[in-house]
Amino acid sequence: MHLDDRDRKILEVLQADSRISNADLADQVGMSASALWRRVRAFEDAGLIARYGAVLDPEVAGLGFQAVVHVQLTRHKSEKLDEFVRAIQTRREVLECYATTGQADYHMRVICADLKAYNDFLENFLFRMEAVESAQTNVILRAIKKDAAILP
Amino acid sequence: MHLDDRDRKILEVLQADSRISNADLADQVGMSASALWRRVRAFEDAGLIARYGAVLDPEVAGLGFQAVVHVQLTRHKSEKLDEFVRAIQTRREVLECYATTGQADYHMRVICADLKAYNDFLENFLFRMEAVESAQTNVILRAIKKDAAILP
DNA sequence: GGTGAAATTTTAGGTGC
DNA sequence: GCACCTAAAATTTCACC
Repeated sequence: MHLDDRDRKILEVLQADSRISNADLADQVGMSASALWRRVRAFEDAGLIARYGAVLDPEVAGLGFQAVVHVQLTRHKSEKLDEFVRAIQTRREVLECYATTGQADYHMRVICADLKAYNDFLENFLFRMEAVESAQTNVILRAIKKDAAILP
Repeated sequence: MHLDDRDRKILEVLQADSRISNADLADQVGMSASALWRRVRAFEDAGLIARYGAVLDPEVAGLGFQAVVHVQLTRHKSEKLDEFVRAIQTRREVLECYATTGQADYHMRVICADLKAYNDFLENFLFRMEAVESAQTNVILRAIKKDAAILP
């Protein structure tokens, strides 16, 4: 899918504020509302825009603790790995989790109400899984950048 | 701000799909459209819903390479640190960046078109900054979970 | 790509429980 | 606090040029 400068501008604005009206966005980009709407529809049909979602403020939601966790898995049993993957996907505390190269097998970002809740997450969930060999917690002190837009 | 089960359900649905109509969401939650609308408005006013945004698919956008990068800074000069922070905030490749405890001073997730583009990011940007002592790249092989909703 | 109009949704306001 | 009703305003959506 080929994108011109207007397309990129449209996508940048929509990532920051998808509630903007077609007319206002059309003005910003310099085209008519219907032409703009057709482009946006094309992005949706192509799957470039996967969805539209509300973005919450974790602090206001009462979730004041975040950490980046490095996880090493045990080197046995693929069914234990599947169990790990499924468990991660269902745990609300895990916001993102990636299989990576390097020292850690997985990197994940975890959010909790406080340190006590995080300790509970570790003791009663993560360290109880057979697939988990070890995990290192890196507490997030400050966000330099977050929820940033993808700029194609 | 106190939240009941309905509030949590509303927030969960809106994070996954903010384009749903008030009437449909009201049906799912089991309340009238006007009552639902007042709750959503309250979330926005309280800042719990910070914004609404489009979520792009990186693959479709032609961005096929991602990595988690650990960064250590040099122990001198706070103005170099400020320069680092500002540079990170303006670089499109950096999707998120957190100051953390642990071995690395910063954890960030970076996205690029391909390995070549990532090499360019390292050579011509990250390693050129005086504040950066060292950086370890952890290539993302697979996403177990991403763009997950916050569940208050 | 633009114009215009129909269809739908949003955003209120008011009433009573 | 919620449900229900009503209606104006705004927005989305689409046929046609």
